Amino acid sequence: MLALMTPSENVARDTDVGVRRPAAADSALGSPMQAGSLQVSEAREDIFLDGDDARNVFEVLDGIVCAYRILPDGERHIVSFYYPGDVIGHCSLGTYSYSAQALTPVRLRRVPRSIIERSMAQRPELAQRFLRLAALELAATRDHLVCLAAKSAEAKVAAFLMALSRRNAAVGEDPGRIKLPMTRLDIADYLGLTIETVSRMLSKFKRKGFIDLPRATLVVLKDMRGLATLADA
Amino acid sequence: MLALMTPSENVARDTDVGVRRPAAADSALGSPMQAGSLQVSEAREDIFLDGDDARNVFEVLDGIVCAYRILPDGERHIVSFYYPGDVIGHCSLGTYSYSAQALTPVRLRRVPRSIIERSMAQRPELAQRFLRLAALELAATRDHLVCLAAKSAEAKVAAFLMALSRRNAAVGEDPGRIKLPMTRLDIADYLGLTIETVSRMLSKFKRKGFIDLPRATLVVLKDMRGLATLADA
DNA sequence: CGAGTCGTTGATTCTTTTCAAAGCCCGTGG
DNA sequence: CCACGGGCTTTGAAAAGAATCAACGACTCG
Repeated sequence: MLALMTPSENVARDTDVGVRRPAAADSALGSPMQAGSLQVSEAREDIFLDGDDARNVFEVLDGIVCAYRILPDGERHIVSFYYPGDVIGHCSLGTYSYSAQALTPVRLRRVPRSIIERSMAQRPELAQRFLRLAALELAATRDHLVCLAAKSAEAKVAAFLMALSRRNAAVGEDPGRIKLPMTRLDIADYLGLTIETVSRMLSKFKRKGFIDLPRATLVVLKDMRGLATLADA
Repeated sequence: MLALMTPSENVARDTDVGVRRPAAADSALGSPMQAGSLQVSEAREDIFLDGDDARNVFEVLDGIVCAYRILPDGERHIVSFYYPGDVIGHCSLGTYSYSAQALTPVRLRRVPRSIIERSMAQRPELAQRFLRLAALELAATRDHLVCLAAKSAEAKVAAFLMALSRRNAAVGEDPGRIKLPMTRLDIADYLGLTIETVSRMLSKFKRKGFIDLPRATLVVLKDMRGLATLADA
């Protein structure tokens, strides 16, 4: 899950939870997750809906997924983005409290919660692992929350880019070259802004020399230090 | 922890996690938490700080605690409020990722994490319990996040009042009479607004007949339905 | 009773949204 | 191969919302 603030726990997460590795023999969750079946979804296809019985836990193998909620007034808000290696729905109660949708074509490992719960009852260390996963997700959600509550549009967009850059670094990709698999609307719904504002901020960053924008879906960071400063303000 | 949106899980939480009951014989976390020692803190006293080793878990017995973070630019943001029966720090990693402060004089049960982890290793059902607690806190945090991201100042303040009202109902207090143990600044820092805006919204609600404000620290709800509508918009 | 903190209210400024229109990219079909 | 169409993105101008700056009022604690 994408964390918008300091990378305090990202390193641990990389080694421990298992962000995608070149030839990963092991699932992010170890043996119980091996039991799962493969699910393939197309872009913009819903994986589950807010209110559904929380029957499965998913691990993203390929592609990108978002968790979102539709508010009473019809607005959509994206709560988080999930990348390969991330686990979705491990921390649900009886029903999912948000919907999940593929943003790109995705491959998922789907594991029934019943299996996970059974394994957990037998192996306490597994429960600890899930607890840690929950703590990480909670920390990331708090980061995002703080970012949304206290920051200007400029800082939000800068923080978003920096988060993606950090993520790239964590999985061994180029931290200076950010692919945006999501649309401006997705970004806006994630940051609590409008598409116009997101677009304007990106244009401003480009005008000021912080980034390059060869295509709408590709951001090249030219002054990471400068962007990081904006993100903090 | 205070949830700003639909009361989807609050009922379960009341019975399961154990919000304060008249003569509670049992701790919210059952026997392992019984091992803890009592801690008393004064108003505005910090209980732990962002970055401290996460050595203890706390259960609020009396009074109110907030979790907050100081942003790089010096701004404070309050992530959540904790009421009697709530548990703080159960979902930490190596160090706390936020600070906790008493808003009123508080009594806390303090339990070393080492003890909890030891119990958990022996009793899997305990781990499940903590996992559930984490899921509840995550859900509440997401609710708050969505509220912050997508709502107007008016809706945020209305949602805040409704959340407090629901909490009152859940613990058997009058849902129409809300005591505000926190200052306007606390509320503002929680909702991502300024104190002036919070004050103005409360004045507006009063002027329009939705609430009464006999004292700054007491809100009487006169039109809950109406407020709920505002909160959704 | 006085000082100081907290809360309210008003006027102004700034940011972001809203409304509107034009540009760009990409796939489709002629 | 090129023209066309549709969705996504960018940009501009106007309007709305919240923050800021400033002053006043109310309550609490010595």
